[in-house]
Amino acid sequence: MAPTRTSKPDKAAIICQALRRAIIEQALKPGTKLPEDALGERFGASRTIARHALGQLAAEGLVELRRNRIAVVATPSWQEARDTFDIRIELERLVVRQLAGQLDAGQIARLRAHVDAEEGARGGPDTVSIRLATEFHILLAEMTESPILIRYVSEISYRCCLILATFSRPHSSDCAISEHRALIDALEAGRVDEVMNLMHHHLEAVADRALVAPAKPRGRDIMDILAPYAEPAPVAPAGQPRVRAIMR
Amino acid sequence: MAPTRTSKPDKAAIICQALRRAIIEQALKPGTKLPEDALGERFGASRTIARHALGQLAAEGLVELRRNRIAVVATPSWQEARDTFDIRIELERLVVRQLAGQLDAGQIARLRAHVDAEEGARGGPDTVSIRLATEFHILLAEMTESPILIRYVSEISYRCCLILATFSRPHSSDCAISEHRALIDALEAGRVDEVMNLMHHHLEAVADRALVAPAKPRGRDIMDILAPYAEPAPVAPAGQPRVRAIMR
DNA sequence: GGCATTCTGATTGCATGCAATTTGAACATG
DNA sequence: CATGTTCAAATTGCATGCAATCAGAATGCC
Repeated sequence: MAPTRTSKPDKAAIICQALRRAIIEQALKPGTKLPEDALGERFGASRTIARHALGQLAAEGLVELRRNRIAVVATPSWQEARDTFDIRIELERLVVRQLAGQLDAGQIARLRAHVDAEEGARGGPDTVSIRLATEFHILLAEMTESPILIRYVSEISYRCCLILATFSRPHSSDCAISEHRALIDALEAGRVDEVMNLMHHHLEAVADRALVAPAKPRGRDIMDILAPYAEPAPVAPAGQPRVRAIMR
Repeated sequence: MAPTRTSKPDKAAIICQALRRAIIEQALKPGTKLPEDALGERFGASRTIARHALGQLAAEGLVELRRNRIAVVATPSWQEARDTFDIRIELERLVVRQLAGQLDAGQIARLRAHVDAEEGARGGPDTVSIRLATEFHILLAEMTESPILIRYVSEISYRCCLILATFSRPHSSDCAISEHRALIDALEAGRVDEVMNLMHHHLEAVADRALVAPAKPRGRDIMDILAPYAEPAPVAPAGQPRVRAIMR
């Protein structure tokens, strides 16, 4: 009778969820190896399942998968980071465009409650603040009830989490909280243009606060450091890195 | 020695590619069942591989996957279709923003050649025209050399193919060709604002030409027709379908 | 010491097998 | 005839096994 009892959720989905959280909370740092055996054993599942989960995570861009090689947590390049934020800005502008003036009292309350939770976590570790801030944005996306928007915003937000974890110095996410509050106010008031601009500048600010250009290219991988030297040897003054990051 | 010989590409990847093409060319229509056994056998692979491929395609939104049920080619709803195009517009505006004035002669030539190919296919079946037009946009995205942009634009473009296949009446994609040419010209001239606007209106036009609102809700699935009646019974005047599709 | 080579354990790619679930058709019932 | 029930075939969920490949330590050579 009661089909309310949703069939037990995929084992693979559980592993995905766990890995996602671990990655965005930086428990698993970029580059960390993720062997299928180990994962399966850890979650009481077989390699087949772990493999499937890794495939999904790879499709989300959270892990890198190369044939015959152990999967690793993705290590976004700095340029990818910038591009990712550019995309995120446009996606989230769409979100607030749809939501402005359309939220009922309950939804507004839920948003405010979430921001309060963010405030409550201010003392704690950075990774938790980052996760909560990210979840605020996902919460917004979910209110559009647009499956595609929800999927894309969630995915790219998680990716941004990974990016922040990778590149940001110990930063204060305090400002984010007040910016979130401003967003809610503008949403409630239904001022479309204002809320789109607020979102735009909020995300730009997050990116700028966190994404310090790596002067010394972030130790980790030797090949990355050597990459520029693999080029045939630039003729023009070496600095100009192929335009990108347009107007800003 | 010569590692040029790239290690043989995943069997799963091959199946993915094949299914993608079949779906976007409407050889596999929305709703078509995709049993793991049959797929595996058809491609000389085991069920495990077929399953993996289906998982990837599901992550791309081309197939729908429900637990313990046969996978089917995705059937986008009309609302999803609209949302998808909204997202696509913003993504592709980013693409041309990055490319305007940055393409070398060879790249411009390649683009023009592609449009010529589109023109050459004008007499043929709609599905081929649609595929070629889609590939033009993906070609553009690839020129950004931004992995994330490439992935997102490719994915959403394929989805739009599926959508067009689902909703469009027998339409003439002739106008698309001249619009593509205009895009190339503006890109070459490096007029950023103009090319962004061109892309915006081009995609809007594609959507409008193809996405006729389904007055009679497209026969197919009875449950879809009944869906609105499952709501607890609206208090406000029943028509207003939750805003969406803002300014247009 | 520096550098190429060999070899072995670790790890993935894939197929197969079994239990659980769904599908839908035959059958029973009012 | 419409509706509910039963049951077998079809199909998925998952684990396991084997061959192919990789990683990196040990080895040999200069």
